[in-house]
Amino acid sequence: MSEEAIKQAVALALDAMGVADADVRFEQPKDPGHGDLATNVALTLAKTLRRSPRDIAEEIASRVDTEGSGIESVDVAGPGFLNFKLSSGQVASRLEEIVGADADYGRCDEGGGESIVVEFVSANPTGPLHLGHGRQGALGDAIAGLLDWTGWSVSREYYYNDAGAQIDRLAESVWARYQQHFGQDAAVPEGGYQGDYVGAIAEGIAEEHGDRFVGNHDAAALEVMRTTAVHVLREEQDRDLSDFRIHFDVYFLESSLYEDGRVESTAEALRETGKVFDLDGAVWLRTTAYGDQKDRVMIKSDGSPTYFLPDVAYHMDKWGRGLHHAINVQGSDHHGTVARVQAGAQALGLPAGYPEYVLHQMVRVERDGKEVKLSKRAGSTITLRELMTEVGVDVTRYFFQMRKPDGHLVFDLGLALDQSDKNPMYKVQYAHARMCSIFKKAGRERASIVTEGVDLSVLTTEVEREVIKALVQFPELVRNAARLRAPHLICDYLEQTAGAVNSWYHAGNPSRNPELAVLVDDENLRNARLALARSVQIVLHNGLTILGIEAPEQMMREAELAPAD
RNA sequence: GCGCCCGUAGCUCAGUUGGAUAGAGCAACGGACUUCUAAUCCGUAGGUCGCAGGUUCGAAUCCUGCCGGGCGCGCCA
Repeated sequence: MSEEAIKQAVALALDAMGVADADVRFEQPKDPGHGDLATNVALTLAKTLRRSPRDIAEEIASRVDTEGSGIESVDVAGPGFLNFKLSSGQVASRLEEIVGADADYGRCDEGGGESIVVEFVSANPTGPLHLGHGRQGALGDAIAGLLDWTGWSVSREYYYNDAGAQIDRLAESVWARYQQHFGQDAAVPEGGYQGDYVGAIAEGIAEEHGDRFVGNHDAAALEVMRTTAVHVLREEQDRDLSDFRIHFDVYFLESSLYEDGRVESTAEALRETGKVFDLDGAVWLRTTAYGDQKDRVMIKSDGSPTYFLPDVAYHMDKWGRGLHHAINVQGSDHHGTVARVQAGAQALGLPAGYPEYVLHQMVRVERDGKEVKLSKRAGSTITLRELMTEVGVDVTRYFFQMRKPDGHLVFDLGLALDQSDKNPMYKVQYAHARMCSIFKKAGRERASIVTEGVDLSVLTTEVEREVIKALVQFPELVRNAARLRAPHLICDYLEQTAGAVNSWYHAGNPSRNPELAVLVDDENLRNARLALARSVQIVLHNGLTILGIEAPEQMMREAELAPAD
């Protein structure tokens, strides 16, 4: 509202200068010395007005009415920027919105309640979840959180590739280990699964069924291997995800698309588009007609479909369920699939660009600058379970979220294990807990801290202004992060804000500067600072909530956890 | 060879879609701290934004071409 006043005042000034249609854009300067709000109109108008930018800026400044608009000063700076400084009362009054909105501060209704589905993790049930799934889980869940906060009706979905060649290989792998268990000579096939968990599944089958499948390689035997393995691994994955605090609304089974004939009907529908052709005994879709680099095989020469066909069927199903906005989070090693799935959907009449993809790159865990691979169980990379057991769920989630999806992620185990302020996740949680401890010290329930009847204009120190300015940026930041599908912007913001908050908090250390402490004797000043602390607590809490990370009221030192095997 | 992504401080990374002196966090260096609102605080230093052109008042950001790295490239998923 105070900003509105400035914008209006500038508009009026420009009107008087005969350039009412100018595109005036404001921004919050990074440098506090540049005031609270700045605009570069004078620079953009220089050409059309044929006057020097500074000259134009001076005229605007002189025409802006500062009376009663809450503007403390207007300055012309640099090549012709106009910098506005608001009165401290105007700045502090923004706290009223924050305290008023409380747990909803930062929400908006940009999505208008429309449905959107975020599909992520979608691991094949062929082994334990590893690091990449962890990153994808944390990322997808945070994107879903952002969409929820910006007014979308979000559902989280998991697509189980429980059909097809990789599951057959799993069954063969279990079968081989089962034979080995009974002393038979059998080897896990080429491209099979080697991890210890395969042997464990085989032993489970041996316990339940005895030796009745020894030397027996018929369909029924393999079916037992297959269903048992899928069942066991799905349960394990579900447990891992649940402990990682990720919950899905819909689990979609690829096998269901075969069972109800939709893979075939999708193939039929694609044929009818005339974009299908036969070559070398296989059936192809002319995906190049929709911007793909190459045409793709949809039915192999042996008559079985490639994964691509059920994938298209699956997205037709999504659309049919009324989910006209869909985001798929995937590893960037799958980026080749993007164009072809979109092409298939488009061929069947869906809009170009459906579904939307967020691709993320791989994760590398390092300790002291060296790569760590500590999983025996999975046979190769570290599992999600191992990582979250070692450093905790909150840290794991945060570290996966704090980098933009593109580009590799280096997970620094040393930093993750550090429970001091150096660890960015703890830094944010500490700042939150410190605010809560002030409330406790003051003997105040959170809800009793209000802005009504408090003169907030007493919040005049530079640090206080900085903190307030950081806080009021939160809603716009959330909107932006949601649009860009970029949770890391939230992390970045929380760290910056926590930094400002910690400075404020430490500056008011009673042993050093008792007059800067929150709990001063002056009642109004104390209430104003409590309102600020409360606002900080709300923003940090809400930011962490979007990311699916806890906002503790009190920090506890966790006991040393035994490292995972 | 073609396509997508990445290249910013010693390390890990931001940079709000073209703005002012390019920012954080680790690490480094220098101080403060018998103490509580504390599993510290304040400060310093550190940069040809991969390279070269171009666009314009203005480029880390947009365009073109190179260099380097990751991933993917007709019947694996």
